Amino acid sequence: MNDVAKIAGVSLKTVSRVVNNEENVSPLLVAQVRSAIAILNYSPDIGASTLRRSDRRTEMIALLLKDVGNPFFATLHRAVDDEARARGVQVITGSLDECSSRERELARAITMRRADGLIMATVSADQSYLASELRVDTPVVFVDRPGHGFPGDTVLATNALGATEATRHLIAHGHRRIACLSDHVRIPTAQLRQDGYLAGLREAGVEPDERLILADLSSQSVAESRVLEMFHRPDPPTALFTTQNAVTVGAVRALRRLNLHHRVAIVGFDDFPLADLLDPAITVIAQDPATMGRTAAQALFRRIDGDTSPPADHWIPTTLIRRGSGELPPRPEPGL
Amino acid sequence: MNDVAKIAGVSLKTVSRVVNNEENVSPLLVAQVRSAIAILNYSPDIGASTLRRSDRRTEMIALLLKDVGNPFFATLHRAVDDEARARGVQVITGSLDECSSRERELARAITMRRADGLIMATVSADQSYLASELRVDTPVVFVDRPGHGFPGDTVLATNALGATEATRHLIAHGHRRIACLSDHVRIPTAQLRQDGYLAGLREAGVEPDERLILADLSSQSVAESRVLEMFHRPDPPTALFTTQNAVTVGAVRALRRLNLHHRVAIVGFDDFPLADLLDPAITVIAQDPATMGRTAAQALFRRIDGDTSPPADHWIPTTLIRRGSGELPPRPEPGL
DNA sequence: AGTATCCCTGACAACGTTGTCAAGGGAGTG
DNA sequence: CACTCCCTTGACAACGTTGTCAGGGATACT
Repeated sequence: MNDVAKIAGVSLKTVSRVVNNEENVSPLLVAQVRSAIAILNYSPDIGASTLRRSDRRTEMIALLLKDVGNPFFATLHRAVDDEARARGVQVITGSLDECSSRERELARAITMRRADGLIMATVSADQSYLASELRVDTPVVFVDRPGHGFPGDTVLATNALGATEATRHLIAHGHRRIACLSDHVRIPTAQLRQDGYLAGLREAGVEPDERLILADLSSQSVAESRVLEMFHRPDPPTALFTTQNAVTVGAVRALRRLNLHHRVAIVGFDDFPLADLLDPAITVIAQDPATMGRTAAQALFRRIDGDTSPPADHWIPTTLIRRGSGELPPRPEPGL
Repeated sequence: MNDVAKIAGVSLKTVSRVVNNEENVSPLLVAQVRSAIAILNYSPDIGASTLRRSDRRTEMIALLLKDVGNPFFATLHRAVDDEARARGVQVITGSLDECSSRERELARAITMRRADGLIMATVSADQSYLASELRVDTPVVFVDRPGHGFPGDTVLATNALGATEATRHLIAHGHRRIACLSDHVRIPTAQLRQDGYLAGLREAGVEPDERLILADLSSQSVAESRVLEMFHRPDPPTALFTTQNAVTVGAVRALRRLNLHHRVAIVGFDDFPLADLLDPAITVIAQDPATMGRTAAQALFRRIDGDTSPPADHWIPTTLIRRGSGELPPRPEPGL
């Protein structure tokens, strides 16, 4: 910028004015500065600018998710990206897996980078550390999973309601022995969906059966093998409710291997590509990750713009999509 | 940092030394400074640090992709993320769609942020603008798609070879009328895969038929409808080679609607989740996006660390995965 | 004509940090 | 004891930018 000023024959400050499109600079000088900028290939340094500016905006926000490679979160990320681009803001991403130390570690990194705001899908049980870790006035929006111990807007799918709807749907098709297959129940979404399932059973006066409730299905393959086991025990379920994508696919694989995929009903939480091309096509409670991402980003930017109203909860509705697998009637078990 | 120095009763510089874990600071002062840091919840400002440091590292790299929400690129992103985290580097992402103005726009934004390096899947035909846009010595790695007019390491799948292998595979199963279905051929990967297909035909002495080569299938639904059309014309193909994920799925949908999915063979370029659960399961030329991302990140960090050897090309091999759809024999067309 | 007002411009300090350099003090050497 | 060397510490400038303020010239008003 110094060089630009020299070449253009003006002061540093005037270059700054031109770069920032301030008013009240004579057109002549603007032209001189612009041509000097072109000659030197000058590019302003946002970092230095941020340092000196009074609002201290970095024009960066952070997005911390379980895994940026996971389709659900990748779609959510894309929606955040679009909102950010519209404002000329860059997005820093980070994958937490299910590792709470990484959550803290990345929160620290974000703080050191002075991001303007943070959108996160929490992994650890408590976010009160943010109070000391984060700069004051850095807004936080929790997405997909709620935050605890730190205030922030929250964007959640209607997890419990959706799960209840799935259960109700299976009950309406005559099922009574409905299994519930979850990931680790310390993950809030998994817990809520299991709660919704129990509420659905209760509503219909069906007594839950502990043996039909499997948790800690942390991957497709674990889900597959545990479902296989379940069907080798007496009195297996006539329908499955799976609380997550990977679990759904694992269960579908198991049913195929048992050749039960046309005899045992299944409803999965969260839609996935090609669910409609399977045989039978898979009935799901679809979430709307794009809307979740968009809503979270919009909420964050409102806060960044100075909105100080109390933290709000945004509920993004889920949708039951009937495709076949969830409409299979219960059938007497033919034995294996 | 000033406040920390005051509370600890030491100079600014000593605080800086403690924060950066420099040697030759007395343990006593280290303890005082650390406690002052704890009291004040002090967090160093990377931006200011970057500004003053002699190496000017921001510890940020940029990753520009077609779409961070697309499963292929999301997986690639995740691999880059992992490599970056291992070095304590943050990743800034951006989605380009197929819009070349956005490519330039984001390249500018990256420059203003002084990222240490750039990994990009190009969208426009020419990257010579980077010479003036980018800071000198900012390394660039091209991934999935080659760069033109600007030097940089390149990480590409064996697009042509993979496509030839797919074509060869179909020919080995008796097919002669093999259609090639592509996205826009101005996308380098699409063009290369089409070239590979033509090479495969040539190898076997099969004359290409213009009517069997469809391009500009820019989405699943476009692909689906164009395939439907193709099968309503005389002398349709007995096998399909699709050069991209979305096109593959669109073609599968079309074959289903025509009830030809067990009569017409199909091999797709790029694997996708659940390809093995469809009926028939889909034979693909699998790419390895995780390896591509890892390789690109490693190459970038080597450059950032000062490697100045000439730009290298990294070829990430593709793999033919036989699942059924690619092994169907040609059948006489029963008429529609 | 005198004065108030506005527009334009530049000098200077400051943002939070680190590189450079010099100085003080203790230990080791001849 | 004098000397050198190394360890420890701090003063100061600088990184690239913008906020603040003041000054000069032109215009508009009394």
